[in-house]
Amino acid sequence: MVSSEKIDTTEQKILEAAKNVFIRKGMYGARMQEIADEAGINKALLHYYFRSKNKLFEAIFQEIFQEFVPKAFSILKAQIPFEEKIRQFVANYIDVVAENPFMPIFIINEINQNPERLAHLTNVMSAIKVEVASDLNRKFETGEYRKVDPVQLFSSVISMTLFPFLAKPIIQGAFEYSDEEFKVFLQERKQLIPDIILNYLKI
Amino acid sequence: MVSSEKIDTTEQKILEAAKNVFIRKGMYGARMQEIADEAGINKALLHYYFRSKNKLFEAIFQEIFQEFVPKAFSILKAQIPFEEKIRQFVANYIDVVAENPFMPIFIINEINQNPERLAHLTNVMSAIKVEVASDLNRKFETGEYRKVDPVQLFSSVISMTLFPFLAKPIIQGAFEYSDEEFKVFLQERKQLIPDIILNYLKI
DNA sequence: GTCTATATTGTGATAGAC
DNA sequence: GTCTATCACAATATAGAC
Repeated sequence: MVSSEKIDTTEQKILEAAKNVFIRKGMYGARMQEIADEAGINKALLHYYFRSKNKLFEAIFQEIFQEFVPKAFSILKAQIPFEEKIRQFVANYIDVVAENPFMPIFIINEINQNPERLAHLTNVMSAIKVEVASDLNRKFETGEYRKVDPVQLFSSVISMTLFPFLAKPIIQGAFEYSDEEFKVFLQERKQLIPDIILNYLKI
Repeated sequence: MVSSEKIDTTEQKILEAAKNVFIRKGMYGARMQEIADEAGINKALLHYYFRSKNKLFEAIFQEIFQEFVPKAFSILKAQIPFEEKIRQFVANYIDVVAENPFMPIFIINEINQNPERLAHLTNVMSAIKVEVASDLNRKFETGEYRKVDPVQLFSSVISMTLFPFLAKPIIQGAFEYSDEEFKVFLQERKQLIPDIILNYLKI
């Protein structure tokens, strides 16, 4: 219990509340009043700690990137067999996002509206590209895998993993899945996505 | 030139402008002033033709669904071999969305914010599920394909096809793709996605 | 630091002349 | 039908007491 030391300082309460509201509603949809309510304070205090809504938002966005992105991508750097890496990455990614289901649409929206925010991400991503590329190249040289563009492959894995979260209401609505059935649907993908990808790579 | 008859009526100009602005900014982010500017008129006229912002938005949303969704999904009903169907679907979908790149994120956002809007979509989607399911079942019974959940499969195809549009700035930023390189990236997926999927299905 | 009260600005919507 | 001017309200931001 050492980790959550002093999470009850006002600034922390604001950051926590703002994170929830911004992720649910986005920069445009979020209201300072709602953030204040969720933090159990009033609007004036928000401006006392962070000069403006925009400043608060940028602080949140930074925090999310430093916390969420590494958590989702860390496994790719592990020293384990490539197939295991893919399986663990997908399974871990699904679990992490399942706990933060609004995160993907939030990140995609805010980056689409303001691509400069990407600055935080490029280093992480290009490191991943190098990592995946070298893994794939090793396997190609031993004749195990076919030659494949690492970016195309990585994009395909991410697509299949993340998209169902973005389209959750569409999938649930269109195929009449209950919340429980949708959870099962997600869990099944931990097996299916690596199967699809590895099946394509081999030979 | 018969098709574009009377596209210059004020109502048409409003609808066109509103479509552009709403798709770019979403219901929350869009401003009536911006729509008026883009239509070359003033705000008052917007309210004359459509009582409120919300009414205008719903009109746009309907129009988009009746135009865009069928255009993207029509091929799945064609009487052609399943493999050809997948290839054409992906290629067609990529082309259609490439011409309307903000459409997916718009639809996903608005449905996430108001799932009732899905009403327009469920019929189309469940028809597709039946179609894909019967195709897959035929192939399974002849021993050509493995047994597979049609929803999982369909979701995977859609994911790999649509997600790159949603993540365009991320992909471009992370992998330093120019606009031209990103176009090539998308075109390559017309081949890759069906290859991945069909490779998994066979045996 | 935290509050209440108020200023300021932005935005959807309406009134009324033409 | 189209415009200018204005209203009404919501939301961000600030002033000032405690």
